[in-house]
Amino acid sequence: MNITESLLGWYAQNKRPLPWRETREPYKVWLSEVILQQTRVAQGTDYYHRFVLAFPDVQSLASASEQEVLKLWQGLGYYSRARNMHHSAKEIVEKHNGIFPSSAAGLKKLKGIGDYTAAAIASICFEEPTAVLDGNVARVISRLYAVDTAVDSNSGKSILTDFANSLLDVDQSGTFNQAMMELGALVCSPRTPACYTCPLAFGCEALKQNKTGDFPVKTPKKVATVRYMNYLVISFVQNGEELVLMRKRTGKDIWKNLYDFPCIETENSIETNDLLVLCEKQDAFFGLPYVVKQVSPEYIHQLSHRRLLAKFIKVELDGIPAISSSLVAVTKEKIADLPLPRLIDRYLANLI
DNA sequence: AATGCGGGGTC
DNA sequence: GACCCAGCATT
Repeated sequence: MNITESLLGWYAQNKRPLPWRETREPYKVWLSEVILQQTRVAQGTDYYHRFVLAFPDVQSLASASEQEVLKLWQGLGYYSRARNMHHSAKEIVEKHNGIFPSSAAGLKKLKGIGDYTAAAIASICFEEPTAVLDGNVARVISRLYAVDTAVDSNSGKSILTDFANSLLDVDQSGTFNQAMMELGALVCSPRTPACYTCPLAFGCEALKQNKTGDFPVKTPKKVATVRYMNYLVISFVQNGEELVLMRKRTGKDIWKNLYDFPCIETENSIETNDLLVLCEKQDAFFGLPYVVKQVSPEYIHQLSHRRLLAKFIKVELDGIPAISSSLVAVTKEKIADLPLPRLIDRYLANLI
C-alpha cells in the first residue's frame, strides 16, 4: 500500500458531504474556493448557499452591483474577495464569452485567483494534474516528510508543492487534492492530530520521530496593533424625516467600499470633551448647532492583525448639513441595505 | 520577503 | 489569549 492509495481509500470512506462537492461547474467550485480562503467550512457554508441562490451563475453575478455583492458578503471578512470575484465575473462574461479558463495558468490571470485557487479549480473541474497547497496540505506534507523549512516562506511552499505533486494521482487530481485537504481538516489537525486513525501514519516521518507538534514550521506573527476609532453618529431632520450620515470607505484601508460613520481616528484613547474639540476644529458638524445625545461604551473589535477600540458619539444637528460626496444621508431603515462592517452592525444592533 | 486584509471557532 | 482557517494582492 502506498501513500496515495491509502489516502484515496480513506477519503472515499470518510469525506464529508459538502454542497460544492455535488457539482463540477466551474462557477460554483470557484465560489466555494473563494469563500473558503482563510475561512472555515462551518463559517462559509451558509454564505455559499445564499450566493448560489442570489447569483446562480457567472452571468447573474456579473450583472449585479458591487454593493449587492458586498451586502451578501457582509460578515465574512476579507472583502477584497467579493470585489475581486465580482470584477472577475464581469471579465469572464465580457471577455471570455462566459466560459471559464480551463487551465490553472489561465485561471490565475483572474483577480482573486492565486496559486491555490487556480490549482483547485483546474484539478476539480478540468482534471488538470496539478497539486494544491493550502494550510491543510502544508500541515499534512510537512509532517509526512518532517519539512523544517517554514511553510509560509517561498522556498517552503516550493518544497511542499513538489512533495504534493510527487504524491498526486494524475488520473484523479481533483479527488486527490480534496482528499489531502480533508485529511488535514479531519485527522491531521493543528493541535492534536488523530494519528491513531490516520491512513498515512505508516509513512509519517514526524510521527516516527514523535514530533508531530513541531510541524508545520511557521515564522512567528506580529502582535496586532491598536487603532482608536471615534465614530460620529450624526443625525438631523429633513422634511420630517430623521436621517443619519454614513460614509463609504474608499482607499486602501480596511473595509474598502463598505459603509461606516464619519470617524476621527486618534493615536490614543481620547476623552469625549477633547474629541468634541477635535470635531469643531475639523468642522465635523458643518458649523451647525448640535446636541450630544449619547456616548457609547468602548467597543473592542479584534481582527487578526488589528485591535480596534471604537467609541460612538451620537449627535443631533440643528439644521441640514452640506455634505461632501463621500457621505450619504440615509434613513435608519435604509442603513440595513448598505454593506456594513461587523463592528458597525454590532453597534446598530445595540441601539434598538 | 514582508505586510495588510476579517471574522469567528477552538483549545 | 493564541492559533488558525480550501489565500491573495501589493510593495
